[in-house]
Amino acid sequence: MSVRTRFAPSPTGFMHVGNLRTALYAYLLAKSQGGRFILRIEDTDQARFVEGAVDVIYQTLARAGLRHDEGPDVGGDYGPYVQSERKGMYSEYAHQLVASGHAYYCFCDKNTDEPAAEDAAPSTGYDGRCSRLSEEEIRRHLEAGAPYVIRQKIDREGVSTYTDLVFGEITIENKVLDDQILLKRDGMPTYNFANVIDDHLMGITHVVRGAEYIPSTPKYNLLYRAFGWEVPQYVHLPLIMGRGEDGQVSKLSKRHGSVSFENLCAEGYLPEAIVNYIALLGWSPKNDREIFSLEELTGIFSVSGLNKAPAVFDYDKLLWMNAEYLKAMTPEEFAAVSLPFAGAVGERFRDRWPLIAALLRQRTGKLDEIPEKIAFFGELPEYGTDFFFNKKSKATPESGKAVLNDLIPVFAGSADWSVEELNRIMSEYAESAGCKLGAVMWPVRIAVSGCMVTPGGPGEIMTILGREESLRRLETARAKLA
RNA sequence: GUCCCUGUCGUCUAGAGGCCUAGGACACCGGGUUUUCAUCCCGGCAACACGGGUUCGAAUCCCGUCGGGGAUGCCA
Repeated sequence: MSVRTRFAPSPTGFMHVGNLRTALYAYLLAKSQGGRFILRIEDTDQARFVEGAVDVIYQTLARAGLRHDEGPDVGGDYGPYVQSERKGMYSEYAHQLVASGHAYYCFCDKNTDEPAAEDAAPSTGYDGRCSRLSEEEIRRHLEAGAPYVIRQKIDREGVSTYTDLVFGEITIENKVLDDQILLKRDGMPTYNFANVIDDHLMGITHVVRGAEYIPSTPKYNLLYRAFGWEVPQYVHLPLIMGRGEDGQVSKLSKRHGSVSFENLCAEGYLPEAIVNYIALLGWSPKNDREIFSLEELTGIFSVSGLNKAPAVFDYDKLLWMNAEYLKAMTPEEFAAVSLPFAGAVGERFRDRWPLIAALLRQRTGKLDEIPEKIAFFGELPEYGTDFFFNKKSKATPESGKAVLNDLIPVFAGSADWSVEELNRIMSEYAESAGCKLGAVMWPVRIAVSGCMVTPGGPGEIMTILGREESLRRLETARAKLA
């Protein structure tokens, strides 16, 4: 049978990287076996409905390159692919379970099973009182139109064991399984129920999801068996952890800040780099290679490379990987991808952007670093004469003054304003003056940029700035040193 | 509290009884190249949580302890 996996996010408005990684592995598992990858929207929690959230899911998947074969937007033979549109089905199946004795009506108030006090021993779940209601009582409640939920009836004797493809055999004592709610008061199914129904109906062969579901999986298995359905294969994924401000690690979530795919992209991390990075968070190709395209990952993915222990999300490594992707781009690609991050200066130097981009490509970790690096092109920053000191180049304000006095007329008289020519002028001067090239370039750099650190050298900067602006800045510096 | 999972450098990991005086990558620290910074080279620091077994031999198997995480929702 061919593999079918699904990604079943809730439309909450953003795509957390942990979720994206789950989607990635589900995609990889299916695609590495020539199977199909399905997108299903789990919007059973109406209170959490967020406008436009489904589009965020489509966009994220598209940008990450995870093309789904079936889903609300692309169709398929197992639709509808949005749970709220399947509402009626769940109710039918739930009542079927009531009829077969695997579930029961519960008329309890929402609060009856909550612990009396916060510091009391945590509740061990619903006490099952409604499962003991007589037929007569049930009928009376129903006829009176009393609101109800449907709960799964669980026999708490013995243990349940199942096999997970990454964690191996898992055994849970049935006494910790509680009579979970299948159908909510509003008629919507809970995640726990809708998941089982849909995974079965959609022919999902491998359920790929976070490890937080490990303890509740026996309850799902009971449901499959109650219906006489085949239990799917399970692939539980180790959780991604984040380090909070207190230094403690915990499940990576909103609490730890902006670790959504969208935010990362907005900071200037490339989608390909993010995908590559998260693929390696909890999975290993079992060799030393680290850079993989999605297609390459598809070719080598195997569940045997999945790790069991939680992994900590590391921005440093992501940043490094992003820089690797940036450096691997062609100058044209980099120019295109960097311009949107360049702000006002980028707009102003649009015609010369390829020149600036060329200087930036080898020294950018993430794209949002760019505005700061190029601000001096737009406006000469304030700087003091102490900037002309540089030990390594043997430069001082005095030497700088001499260099500028000698060089400004030469620059001004040059008909050619190319990088090659400007650099030739400086080299020639250094040679004739018998000093280090750095001693010449340092003051020129300071003069034209007002910065000690710049992308590119003075020749490149002057070319980008143009003759007029360059000479104006050189004069400004000369006046400063006079 | 109870239950489940997990435990190799700070972080991501390789390692599936001898190939391990434990390999790679990020970060960090040195050095070199370079017109600044960076890139790029070269080098360094740094781990098998602990205690018992099993075995000729354990990072690898078993048990316990401790640590970490998760579950315990009419959220998913």
